[in-house]
Amino acid sequence: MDVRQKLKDCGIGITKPRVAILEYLMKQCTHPTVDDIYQALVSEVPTLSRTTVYNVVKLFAEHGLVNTLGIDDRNVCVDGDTTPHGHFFCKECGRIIDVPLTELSAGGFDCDGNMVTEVHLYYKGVCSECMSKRETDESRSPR
Amino acid sequence: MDVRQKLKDCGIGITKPRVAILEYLMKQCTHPTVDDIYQALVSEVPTLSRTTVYNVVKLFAEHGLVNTLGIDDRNVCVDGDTTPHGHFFCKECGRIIDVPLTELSAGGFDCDGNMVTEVHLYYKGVCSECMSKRETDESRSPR
DNA sequence: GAGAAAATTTGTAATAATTACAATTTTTCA
DNA sequence: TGAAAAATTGTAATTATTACAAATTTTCTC
Repeated sequence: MDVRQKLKDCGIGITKPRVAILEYLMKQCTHPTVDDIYQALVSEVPTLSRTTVYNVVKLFAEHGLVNTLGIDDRNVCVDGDTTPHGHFFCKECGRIIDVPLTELSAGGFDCDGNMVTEVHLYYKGVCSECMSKRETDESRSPR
Repeated sequence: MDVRQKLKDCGIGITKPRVAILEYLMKQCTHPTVDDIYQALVSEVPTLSRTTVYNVVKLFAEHGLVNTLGIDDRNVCVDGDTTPHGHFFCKECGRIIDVPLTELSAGGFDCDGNMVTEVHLYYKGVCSECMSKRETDESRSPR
C-alpha cells in the first residue's frame, strides 16, 4: 500500500520527512536507530533534523505504524514491520534478527486484569556469525 | 541461602556494598532502578555511590545473580528473581508486575544457529489499578 | 595482628541519547 | 493566493550511564 495512503488512514498529515521516514522504515529489515534513520535520509531530505526523526517515530509508534524496540541498551531501535514476531539481539555485533513466532499474541488481551497492548519477546546472546568468528579466532590463537 | 555464600560461590569478593545490594535485591519485588537502589541503601551504607551501584549491578548480571530489564524506556530496572518469568509494564504508572510463564525457556538454547543466553518477555499496557482510575475519572468528568 | 599488595569504591567529569522549546518553514484550506 | 494551522528545525537543557584516577577497604602473608 502507498505510504501516503497509510498516513492518511491514520489521520496523520502528509509531509516530506514523514513520507521519507515511513518509506525507509518499511523497506528496512535492520531495525535502525534514530540516528541511523537520520544519517540514511539527510541526503534525500537535506533539511532533516534529528528532532524531527524523534518526533515522527514517536507519532508513528502512537498510531501503530511502527514498533520501537528496547532490546539494545544503548538506544531505541525502530521496526517498520508490525506483524507479530520476536527479536534476537547479538551482544557481540549488535545485530538484531527477526524471530518468527506463530504462538505469540499481538496484544490486546488481558493478563491478570492488566490490559496488554504490546508484546515484546527479546532473545539475547551470540549470533551464528559471531559464533563462527569466535571459533576461528580460538583456533588461530589457542590458549 | 546466605547472600555472602552466594557471592563466594560466584567467586565474587565480599564487600559491604555488594552484600547490601544483593540482600536488597533479593527481597524486592519492585524491579528497582539503579537510583532506587542507591536511595534505598545510602542511609545503611553512607559512603555508597551511584557508580558503585552501577558497577555492582553489572557484575551481578554478568554472574547471573540478577537480571537487568530494558522494559522501561527511561532506565534499566534490576530483578533479583532469576527464575524464568515475564514482565508487565504499565505505561501510565510505570509499575512492573511479574508474569508467571511456565512455557518460557530460561535460555541456553539455539535459535536458527544463534545462541540464546537470555529471554525477555515484556508486556506493555495499562495495569488494572490505572484502568479503574481511568473509569472513575471518566464518570466524574464525562465528555 | 601488622603491613603490603590487590581489589574495590568513590566522586567528578565526560559522554551520549533524548526532550523542551521558541522561531522558522511548510502545509492546508478557504 | 494568503492566512491560519501544523510541522520542522536548531539549540540548549536534561538525564542516564560510563570513564577514570585517587582514596579506601579487603585480603593475604608473615
